[in-house]
Amino acid sequence: MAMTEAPGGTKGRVLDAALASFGTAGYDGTSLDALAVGLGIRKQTILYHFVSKRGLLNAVVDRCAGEMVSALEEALVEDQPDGDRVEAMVRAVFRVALDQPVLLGLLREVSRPNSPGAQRLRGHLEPLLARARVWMEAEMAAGRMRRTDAQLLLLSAYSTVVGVATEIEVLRAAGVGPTLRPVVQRRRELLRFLRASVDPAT
Amino acid sequence: MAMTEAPGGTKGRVLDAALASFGTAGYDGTSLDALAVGLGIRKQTILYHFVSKRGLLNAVVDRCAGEMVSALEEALVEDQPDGDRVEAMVRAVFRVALDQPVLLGLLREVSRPNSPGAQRLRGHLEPLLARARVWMEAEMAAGRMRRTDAQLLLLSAYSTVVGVATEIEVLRAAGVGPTLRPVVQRRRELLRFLRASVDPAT
DNA sequence: CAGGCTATTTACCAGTTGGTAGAGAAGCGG
DNA sequence: CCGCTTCTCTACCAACTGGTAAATAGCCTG
Repeated sequence: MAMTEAPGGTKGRVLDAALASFGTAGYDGTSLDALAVGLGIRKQTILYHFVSKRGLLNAVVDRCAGEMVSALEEALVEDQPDGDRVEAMVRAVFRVALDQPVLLGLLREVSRPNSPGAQRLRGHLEPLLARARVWMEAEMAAGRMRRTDAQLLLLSAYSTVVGVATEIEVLRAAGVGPTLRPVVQRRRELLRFLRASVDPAT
Repeated sequence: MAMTEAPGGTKGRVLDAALASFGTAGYDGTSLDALAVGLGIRKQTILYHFVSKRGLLNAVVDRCAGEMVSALEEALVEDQPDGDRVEAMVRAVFRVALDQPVLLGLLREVSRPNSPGAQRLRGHLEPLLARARVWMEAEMAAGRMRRTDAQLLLLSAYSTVVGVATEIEVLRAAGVGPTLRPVVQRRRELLRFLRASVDPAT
């Protein structure tokens, strides 16, 4: 009977490699053959576990979106009474970006409009966004947040955060070194931005 | 003798179509055959004008980078004595983003690390960046700008601006409507951000 | 009209793509 | 030992990939 697959099993290894390849080379730039060779297996083994290339992408997106969402939810649950939830979320995203930068690569790849998997990603993130929207509107009503279009601000924050986090990869590629300093500085400035966007005093 | 090719000629039409395809489907997601069919010509005609697919990408990048750079330089030349140059540049980028959104798509595609054409794009933008860096350091020395790593801030601003501009496409895809309002609002918030990043008082 | 140049075509190709069909192999309960 | 399931393999394939070679048509100049 189905033995639920050890995490280090073939299926898991394929998922890891696919994540890395999709994130760096893109979906079209990834070939099942190359993936298989890199893993020392045959392409047909991949197609056995995931029915098609598209299925593989879906599985990768599902796993990553799951990790992302639970990381965010975890950051939200430790609700410091009024401690900046925004900051907690940003920190969570940056932690993910540092721990597994490939994930950000996939996020970038998959968040391109009309990209395969974009819709699926949205499906995963939608409930989270809805919750955030509700929360923000409450904050606005309570005067703790500047009145503005909630959905627009969220999208804006999302794209900024992802952009910033993605940039880590760019920096690394540009040889700016894997130092932590720029990242921290960047995060500080981003938080400043988000606060400014949100501050009712402004 | 070389008649310098009318702008509406085959070569130009190929460039337009290639820009659109590279920007939306990506480099790997674009096939010369499909491109040719879309134009009602044969693939080999494309390969006649641009030696290879890579050559086509280079040509597209060259043209777009040229447009981008001259748009930015134009924005810089009208130097209102102390009128915010930053604002002028942001406005220029947004104008481009609105006039020809496909261009932003390409920029996004090509600014992925390890992407073909990334290096070429950097080559085009480098001198502009160098000038900006020098200017910023002068501003900092004069106390008109908060002291910070100029290169880092520039990269940050670049990725943010592009991210925001790209988002226009995302919004359009999400069906948020082609209204101008969100874009304007977005630009306003972006400017606020950049000012906050730069303000020496903070 | 001949000759050369540019532009576009037809014909073709080798390599790669994602995907199908089916054969072993390994483990396990009866 | 048998049959069942899960997994991985070998063997293929049709479609498409970017690219080469060569033929053809139009146009200008001499």
